[in-house]
Amino acid sequence: MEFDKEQFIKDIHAITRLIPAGRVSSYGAIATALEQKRRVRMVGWAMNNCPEDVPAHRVLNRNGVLTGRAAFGGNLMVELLRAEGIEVKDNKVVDFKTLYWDPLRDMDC
DNA sequence: TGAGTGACTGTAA
DNA sequence: CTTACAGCCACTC
Repeated sequence: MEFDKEQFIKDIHAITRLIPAGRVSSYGAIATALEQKRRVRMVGWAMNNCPEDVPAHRVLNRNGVLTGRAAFGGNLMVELLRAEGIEVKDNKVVDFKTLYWDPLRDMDC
């Protein structure tokens, strides 16, 4: 069984697009949702190669830290999150636990 | 072709 | 709490 990375990336983008405004998710959550938890690094790679219609700024690491802040070019990621009502402090999302959105939750629903 | 790097995570000390 | 190591895979030089 070959692993289609393009399909994997496609799924990543699909799930990322499902993240509602004002909510955030994590790379591990997406990877887990795709049953490819060990390919979480590919999720980040996919985010770096994601189209503009993918709200990659809502994807953080499992600690709620804006690890991809640099990839957005400075505080752009923070501005985008704040524009959606998400408080960001010291590169970390405030109440990350509350704002956390689980892709499995939406898929199961 | 091989070595280095990275938008990660989990476990351990 | 921080620091360190291992596993994972694609990309770049």
